Amino acid sequence: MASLGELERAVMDLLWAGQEAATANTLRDLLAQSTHPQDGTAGHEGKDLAVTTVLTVLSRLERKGLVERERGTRPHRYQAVSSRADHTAELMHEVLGSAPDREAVLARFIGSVTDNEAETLRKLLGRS
Amino acid sequence: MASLGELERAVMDLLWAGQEAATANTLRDLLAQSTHPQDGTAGHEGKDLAVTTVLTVLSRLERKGLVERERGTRPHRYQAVSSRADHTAELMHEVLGSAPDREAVLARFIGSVTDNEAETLRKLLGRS
DNA sequence: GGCCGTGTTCTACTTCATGTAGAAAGAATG
DNA sequence: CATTCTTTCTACATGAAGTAGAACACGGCC
Repeated sequence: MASLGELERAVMDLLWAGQEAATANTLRDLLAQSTHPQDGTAGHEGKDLAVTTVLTVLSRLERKGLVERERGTRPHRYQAVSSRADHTAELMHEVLGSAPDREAVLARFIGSVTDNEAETLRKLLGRS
Repeated sequence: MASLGELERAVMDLLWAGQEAATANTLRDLLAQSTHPQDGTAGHEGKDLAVTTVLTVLSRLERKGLVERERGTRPHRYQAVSSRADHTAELMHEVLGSAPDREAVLARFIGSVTDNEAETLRKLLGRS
């Protein structure tokens, strides 16, 4: 299980960005602004969604196990189950595992990694 | 762009497995048998599809750039554009690139790699 | 306690990808 | 040229994702 829709992705990005758990309303507002705030004045792009829409998406993300919510508080507060890095790494493992010839895949993978990343990897792998 | 449907996936698996380019008919037959031939007698599972179905799927895979066909020969012959390993590695890069904090992702990724794979990676990375 | 505003769940509609295939159009061959 | 094998067009079903209104729930206020 993996793929996210565009909106689902946007929501996850917000949840991953902020450290606090957020309410549907907060997220709706953030989505309204956003669009990579690199465009100063014109052409803003922020989705102006109904709260119910955000709630629906959050439910779906919860069902997918990416999000959890505190049901106790009145406006429920939502947060990502795992960090973006964790989630992404997991996805990479999933992809890697989808092929029978893992070694071969790793070879190709390493083959097209930037120098910096290669360096990072060496450090992470440490000595044998 | 990434995800494949179940049938699309099955077709790609066949194309990746066989080295020769295959025709739609061949693929249809292979799909009819398949189902990981580990079940001897009963409960075979092979999809019994119409050739047009296979052709449709092949077209879609072609559109996605995963498959190419020789249009010259009469029964067109289809083959994967890149090897499964290449394709999978590419996917991994896509996933990796989908996060802003690549280093962090790599850290988590390495963190949950099997010993064998770690060893493989060390070899692949060699010394600086 | 009844009403109201705020929040949540249900239900529903739209669009798009994918699985699936018949009908129709193209080519090779006796 | 009629038959047969291929390919392309067209089409429908299902399920995911975007989107949101209607209906229901609940904590305060009069």
